[in-house]
Amino acid sequence: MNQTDTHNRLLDAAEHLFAEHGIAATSLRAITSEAPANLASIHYHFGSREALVEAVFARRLKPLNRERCRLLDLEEAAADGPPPVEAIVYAFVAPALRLAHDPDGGGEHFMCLMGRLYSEPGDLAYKIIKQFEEVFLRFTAALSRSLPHLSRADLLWRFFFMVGSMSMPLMGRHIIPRRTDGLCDPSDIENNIKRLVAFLAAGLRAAAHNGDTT
Amino acid sequence: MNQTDTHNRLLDAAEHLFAEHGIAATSLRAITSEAPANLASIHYHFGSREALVEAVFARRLKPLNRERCRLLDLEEAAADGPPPVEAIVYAFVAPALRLAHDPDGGGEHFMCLMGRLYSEPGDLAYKIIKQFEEVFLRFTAALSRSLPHLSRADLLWRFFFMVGSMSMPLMGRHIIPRRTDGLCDPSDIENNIKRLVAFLAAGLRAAAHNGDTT
DNA sequence: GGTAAATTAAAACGTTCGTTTGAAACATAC
DNA sequence: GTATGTTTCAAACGAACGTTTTAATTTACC
Repeated sequence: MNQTDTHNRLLDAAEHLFAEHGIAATSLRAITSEAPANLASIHYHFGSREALVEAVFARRLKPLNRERCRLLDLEEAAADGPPPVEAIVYAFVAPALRLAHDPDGGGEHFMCLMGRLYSEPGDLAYKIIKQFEEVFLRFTAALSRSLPHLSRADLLWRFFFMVGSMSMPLMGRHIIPRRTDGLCDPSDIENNIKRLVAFLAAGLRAAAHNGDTT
Repeated sequence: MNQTDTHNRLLDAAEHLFAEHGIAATSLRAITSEAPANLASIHYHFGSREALVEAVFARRLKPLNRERCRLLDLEEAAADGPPPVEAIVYAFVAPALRLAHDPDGGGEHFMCLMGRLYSEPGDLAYKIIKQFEEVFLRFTAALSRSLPHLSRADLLWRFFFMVGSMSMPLMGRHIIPRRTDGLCDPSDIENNIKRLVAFLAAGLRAAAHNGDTT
């Protein structure tokens, strides 16, 4: 086994166990048992438990967000005016859902872990979420150009609604299929992408709530 | 201090700390320090740590879901045909967002904790989520009547998208306001309800994805 | 093949965890 | 006031935690 072998086995095991049981509930001993590796190897390769957690996220987030930006680049280069909302939504959700079940990308468990992120202790979550800075700025700007009638607060909230909707097919390989007798299948990636695009594009385009819709 | 006093102080402290740091990351000693109460009082009043966790959820979920069903009852009694999608969405999200910041209801921290629930270890999450059985059945049925053109899978996914969107203004008193320089304010309840209703009603009503919207 | 560096291994560190115990303090009824 | 049942308290249990240390082993290079 070469140098990076144990390194990656630790990342894989940590990713899997974090997604399955949560970050806080996963011990270093559980990780080194699954890897398998020696208990001290985590501190040798990463320095601390916290550094391992950050490494697990960093490994996947950079390619994911690069792909999102690449798709958005394509759309913005193709059209004259701003790209249609559907294309923006697609560029945002498709890379995430594909990574979630791409065995080569290895992200089977990662996106489930991402779904958990927003609920982990504040410091970690905020540190990780900072890695979305560029994606956040680019996609809110693109949406703003395509939906100029929305106020800034409305636009930002709708962006977060999009994140929340997207997280559902990412999280629940346990919960959602069980609640629906398997009718909702998170691994049905391409159909779920289309479902999200149809749903979110319509929601994003909706008239602002000032029209008193209650 | 009478019998139920320590009992409720423990629930309040646990609710607060679970929401702030996550369930797994909160120790009984942290709870009894904040309550304040003796360490052993948790086992005296609840029997175990796990039973305390369930009690924290049970205390809030029953009134919340009863209110949701009450609002849905009103809508279904008022109209001739199925109620409009906006009314169904409103009955679902308004009680949750209101509870989230109602100091009397005490649920200030609870809904933030609910946002975390989907990402807690599988067994607990599934046990708690079972308490939504009635709400799940009633609201999916109501949506199905108002949106008869949707396939069952599409309808269920859109229901989950709604849950995901709703969880965003519930979670992040830390994350979302910081990312938006305070422009998005989770405590701006009534406006956020209107934002959710406008966004979700349009998304739910969208044409099914079979129309190839990519 | 021998030397130095990189990696793995085993054992132990002090801390904190959930839980249990048994006695003290309190309330309530006779 | 004494007895009874309920609630609180301080202390301790073994187990598991993250981390560190020290030695053994493997790898890379001359």
